[in-house]
Amino acid sequence: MEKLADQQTSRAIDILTRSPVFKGLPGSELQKIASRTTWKRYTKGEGIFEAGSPCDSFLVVLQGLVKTSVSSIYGTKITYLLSRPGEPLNLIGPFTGKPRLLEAMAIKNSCIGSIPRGEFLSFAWENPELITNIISILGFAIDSANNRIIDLVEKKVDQRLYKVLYTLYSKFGPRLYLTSQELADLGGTTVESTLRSMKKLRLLGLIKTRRGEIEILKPEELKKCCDEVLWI
Amino acid sequence: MEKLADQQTSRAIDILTRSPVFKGLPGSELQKIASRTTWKRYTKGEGIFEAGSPCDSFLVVLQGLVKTSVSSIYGTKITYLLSRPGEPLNLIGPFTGKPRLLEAMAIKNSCIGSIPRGEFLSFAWENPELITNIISILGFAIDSANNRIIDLVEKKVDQRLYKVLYTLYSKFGPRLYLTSQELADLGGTTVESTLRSMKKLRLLGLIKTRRGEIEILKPEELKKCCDEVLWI
DNA sequence: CGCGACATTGACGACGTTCAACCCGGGTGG
DNA sequence: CCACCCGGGTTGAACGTCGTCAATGTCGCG
Repeated sequence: MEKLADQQTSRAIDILTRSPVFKGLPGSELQKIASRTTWKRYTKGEGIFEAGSPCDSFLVVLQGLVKTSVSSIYGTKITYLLSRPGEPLNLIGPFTGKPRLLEAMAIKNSCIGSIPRGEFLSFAWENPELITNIISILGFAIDSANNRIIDLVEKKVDQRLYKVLYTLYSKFGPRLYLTSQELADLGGTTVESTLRSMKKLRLLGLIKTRRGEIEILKPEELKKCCDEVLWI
Repeated sequence: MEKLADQQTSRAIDILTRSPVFKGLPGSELQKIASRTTWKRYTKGEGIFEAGSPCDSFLVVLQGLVKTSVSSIYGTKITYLLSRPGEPLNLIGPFTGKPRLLEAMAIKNSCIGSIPRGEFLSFAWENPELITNIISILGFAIDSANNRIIDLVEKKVDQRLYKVLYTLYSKFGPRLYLTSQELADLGGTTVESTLRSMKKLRLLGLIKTRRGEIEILKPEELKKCCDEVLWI
């Protein structure tokens, strides 16, 4: 049991070291916070937190892949974020404790690290660098959201989806295990339109698709279709 | 001269007290930061900062009205924020120093308070409450942006504009001194569509328009247009 | 008086959502 | 082992929205 806890702590340190939130912190501090982190498993499709639920702990992905999204009462759903190991799920919540619009779900079997809100906060006040990191990340999030708004206003569906694909390629590599529905949620459109766009790319030989999987064959060509990259 | 500086400081304290950023800070701290604030006037239409310019000071509106917007290389422009006295213009910049996408412009004759980045930062580290306020505001900004994204995906132009109008009414009251272009930038649409929507509201007797001015006659009815959309 | 910024309206057409039908593959239960 | 079913993929057709273009009107200011 002791042994296991040690192993987990050292793995956590490893992951947190690469985390944008804890970047630049000294190892001793990482050690401290990693030892406070409790692990929890979630199976594919399982919800991690819901829209409107208050926040009592800081959450960070340790394994797997998590989708954070926001949905309207009509069922429209947009994916806000896809988080890999090291990436945080709730940067605001620990500070305010208040509920927000976002909901999170594991889209692969995942492990989530959890740090009680109070401990996270006192840790944060002792490490101003952490605060700077967080504010910087929030800035990226806002810029990215504004970019998406502009894209929705001025770009056609095709271009938005190409941009989504290229962004996903930059982050996850050439093999994407996502359904068309998930691409649609990222691009702000419907499954049908997504499929039609994908077909065009397939005919151009830029991608190859299988059920639940997209392989990007010619990322350079894909990049030409869109000049900037989103922050997903 | 001394006298003037004192007057300005006390006015600044008054404004900062109501500011969402400095909310909850003790008077002595407000006094301290207000005395560091330098004032600068901007005339209607004048730019305050540009997209891509690095950040060397914290800025807060002291008088007037400021529009923060983001535009694409194609000329599409969306209004991100309309800031009144007490509201900050750049929450991220002081922490990172890095440039962002946003640009700000005075849309009425305005006064902007400026605090050098370094001084603002050391003040912030001494007042954790300030940090919490800032992170909380950033949370609102992100939620709001996500809402706009959802609206762009699932709502018609009319409904988006009604929502914009009602939001503006809640913040600024029944008389809005904005052009159709500015409404269009808020709703993510074109001048023509905005005009057509306004015409419908005018025929319903909900608003009255003059050149550069909109008067909201029946806010409750206007709210119903949004509520219907939100609740059916 | 004339210019420029803003307001207004009509006509047109493209884009994309929506609906509907069908296919395919894999997992489950009889 | 087969039949079924369900989630996902694919395609066609139709309709409505709204962006675009163009013309014209109107207000305010120098």
